[in-house]
Amino acid sequence: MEYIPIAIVDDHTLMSKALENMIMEDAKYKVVMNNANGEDFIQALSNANELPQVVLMDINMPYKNGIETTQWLSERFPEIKVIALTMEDDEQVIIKMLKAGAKGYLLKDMQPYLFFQAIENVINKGSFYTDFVTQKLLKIKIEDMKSSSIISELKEREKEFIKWACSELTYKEIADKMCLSPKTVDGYRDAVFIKLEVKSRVGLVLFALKYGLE
Amino acid sequence: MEYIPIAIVDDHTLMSKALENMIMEDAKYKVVMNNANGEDFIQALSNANELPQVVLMDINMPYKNGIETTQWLSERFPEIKVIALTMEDDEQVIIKMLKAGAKGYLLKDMQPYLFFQAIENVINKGSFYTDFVTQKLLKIKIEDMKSSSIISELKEREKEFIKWACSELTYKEIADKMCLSPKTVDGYRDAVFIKLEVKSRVGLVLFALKYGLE
DNA sequence: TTAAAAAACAGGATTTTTCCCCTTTTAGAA
DNA sequence: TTCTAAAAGGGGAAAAATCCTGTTTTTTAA
Repeated sequence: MEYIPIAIVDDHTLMSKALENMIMEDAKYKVVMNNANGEDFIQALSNANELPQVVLMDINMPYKNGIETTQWLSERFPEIKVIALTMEDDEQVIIKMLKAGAKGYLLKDMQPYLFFQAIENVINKGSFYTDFVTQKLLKIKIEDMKSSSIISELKEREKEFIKWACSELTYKEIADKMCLSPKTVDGYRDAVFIKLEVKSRVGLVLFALKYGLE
Repeated sequence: MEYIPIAIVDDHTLMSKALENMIMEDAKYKVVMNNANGEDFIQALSNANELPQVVLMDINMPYKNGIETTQWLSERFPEIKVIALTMEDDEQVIIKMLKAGAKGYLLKDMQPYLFFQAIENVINKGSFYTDFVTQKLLKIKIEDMKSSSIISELKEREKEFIKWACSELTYKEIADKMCLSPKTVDGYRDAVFIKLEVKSRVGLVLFALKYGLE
């Protein structure tokens, strides 16, 4: 193969066009596909006469986001390597993207030389992880482990109760909404208070909003 | 002048380099400066032998962000037009940026042809506002006007009470913290409930967190 | 089928919150 | 100085929340 075929999936049209131009400057690479979202990309892939070897995938996109698209791609075209290329530096998002099958995770503020290095590494070694990603993953381990373990031990019905608790409804009204006796709701509250280590409904709401449980 | 000198200020190095390449393809434009943050840009500007006519300014940057940098630039070099080029679509941020003196506001997902049109408009007509920005500003007028007027009628002591209410402290404990009688705190609560149009402390906390009062 | 676990429910007491309507004190303007 | 508005404080009661200690029902697994 005389060049490496690359696909770009990014709804930031201006950026993706500019990126395509930059890549095309090096004859070693060729942008064979450039789509604005996962939906378009998947559609275009079935009609493509040349499959990309590497896909540069944004995460926040309309119709089909980067995580879903990567998941789809990993199942059907495992030989195509996905590199996440995004501004998203949220730990949870990074994890989801890597779980979906991304072989690399690049932030858009990186140096261009590192960018080409990433493409080479993904092709030759199978993956490319920057120190940044490593740091982030480490951070999750030491910082968010507690809260995520707390959240994971919540039962479905308890999570539902938490959502209702993040409102101006009284417990009696919440019981109605959940089709339960007020006393059962009392029980949920007691259990959730203990699990989340809070002392009042306000503490519960504060926790829920901090960790997106609302 | 045989070309339009342009400056790029963006910490997303990969993107800004790619953007620079794209702009350079048209001999009508020339990227004379490319800096990763406001601090660097201001520094470089004082040593520059050619001033840019248009500055493409990102907002979220380390050291000196786009809003501060635009403010600085508007005061000292009012002839240099700033176009915000960012992913930030938060209403408040748009307002701040326009207040700081930006003549245009572009999102990075725009079409390239519109991008060049924006540069031309800013130079020839002085400004360029997309429908998007207009929509957003309109939205603020009709949606956020209420909440901001609500917030503005809160007294200092009431705002302080709200901060304390966003905790697991009881009102008695809050009274201690604020060096007031519990009954006075009762009064603050009643007043705040009416102003914020909430029915319970949970509603108060929800409002405070939504509008950053906590 | 049966024992164990989880979910639902309950009585009752205390504390906290919420909601009235009211008085005193303080600060600032006329 | 005096009037007035704002801030601070209060009594009392109803509603809601919290915290116990239980029981009954349903699910699950052996």
